[in-house]
Amino acid sequence: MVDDEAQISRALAVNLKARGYEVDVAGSGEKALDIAARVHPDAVILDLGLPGMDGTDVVRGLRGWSSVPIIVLSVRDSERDKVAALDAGADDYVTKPFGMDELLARLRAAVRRATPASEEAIVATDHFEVDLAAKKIQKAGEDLRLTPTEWHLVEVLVRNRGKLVSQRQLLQEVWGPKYEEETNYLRVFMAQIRRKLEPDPARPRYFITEPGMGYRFIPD
Amino acid sequence: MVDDEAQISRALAVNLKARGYEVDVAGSGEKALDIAARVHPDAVILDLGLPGMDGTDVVRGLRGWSSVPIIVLSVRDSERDKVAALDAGADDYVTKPFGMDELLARLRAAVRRATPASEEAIVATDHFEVDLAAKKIQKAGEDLRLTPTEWHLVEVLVRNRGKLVSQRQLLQEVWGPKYEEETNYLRVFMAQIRRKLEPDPARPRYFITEPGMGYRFIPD
DNA sequence: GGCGGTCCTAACGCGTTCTTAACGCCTCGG
DNA sequence: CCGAGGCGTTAAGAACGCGTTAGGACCGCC
Repeated sequence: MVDDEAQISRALAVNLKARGYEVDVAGSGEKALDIAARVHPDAVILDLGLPGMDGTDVVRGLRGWSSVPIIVLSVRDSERDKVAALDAGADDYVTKPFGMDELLARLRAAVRRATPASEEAIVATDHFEVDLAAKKIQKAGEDLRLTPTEWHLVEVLVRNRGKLVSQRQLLQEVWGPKYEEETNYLRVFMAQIRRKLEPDPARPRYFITEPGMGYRFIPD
Repeated sequence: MVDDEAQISRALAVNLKARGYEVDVAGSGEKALDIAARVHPDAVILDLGLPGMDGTDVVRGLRGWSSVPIIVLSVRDSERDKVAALDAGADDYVTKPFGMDELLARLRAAVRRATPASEEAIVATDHFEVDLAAKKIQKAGEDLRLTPTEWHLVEVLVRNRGKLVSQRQLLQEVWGPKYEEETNYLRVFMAQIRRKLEPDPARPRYFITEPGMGYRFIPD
């Protein structure tokens, strides 16, 4: 949730939490982009009346790397504003004042839409098994623990199985937009991941390096 | 479009067609379900003020087999109605009267969302297969590795398949604006690419040189 | 306050990739 | 018939990227 007015965000946050949502609140656009890059929210509720950064720029900033549903809140009811926000990439535009039930319904609609019905949650290879939904990995029948960063990296690669994921994208998704140059991190963590998952870490079979480009997860 | 009032539907339909949309108009819910099943629309605009069948039932009827984006129009502004429609599976709810520009923006947002970003991007020839999305090349059933620069060059040519791509453009896209004169690079890398992909590298069949101008990729 | 776990950082050696230059061939125009 | 320019080919050195390792910073927990 992105809002600088403590009152509204407080009320909304309480309401959302009561319904079982986890809520992070950002007080500015910059903060919002920062947090979003770290926690990967399932949806974003964005108040346009922010000081500093323009609301539509926040939308564009998010859309640069994420397709997370964005619901825009605003006191401004003009068509111009609505069209601008929606065309910038927002999913919905709600004018204040609004009813809580309506917002919640629109949130449900947005989240529902964003969740593709058919997503294979379990990916198995001959040597291990990744459960994306449960965030668990099994190897040789045993549960295997990954650190949060390791898991995040594995998750991105497995979600894009078969596809080459660029270094930029990995860094951006796992560490945030400011870390796009830190290819060092990738090397360190890929080594750890391979040590835990690959049958022969020195000669990777599943987590393949494409020199100069990125990494690729290949199931059997 | 589902609407029984000829006036509104007429105005909307004209507007949509003027913007290049193809429009089918259904005057009742039953008709709407019927037409939708036949033509598989890219989006549905549904007026709730229909005689006969209830609007939310139309939504449910569509959702039974389709995930087409549904935008609901209604004169009723109560939260109850909005929540009901959205929870039935509608994607958006617009209260009449509304601005045409807003509706069009919401329509664009809905359609954009429904179109998965990842389109199948595989270009195949008799001798190899280029997957632009996964950044992968298969030749004789085997995965083939290209270096970053090689791949970049192939990518530009394949994206412009059939078309002549000038040396300037290739150099600029792959090496940057400062390298527009370095036609040497092109010769070196085209040779490498041909060695990896062409059935007879000395007599190129897919990556054709247009002397003095540039190169061209020709699929079968 | 100590401890375990996690992440960041820097440095090294190695293999790959890019750059650069040179040479011969072909085509085309004079 | 000759010369020039463009192209393909090759090879070698330079530059870069990768995997690996280890030490130190940071954080939450006991």
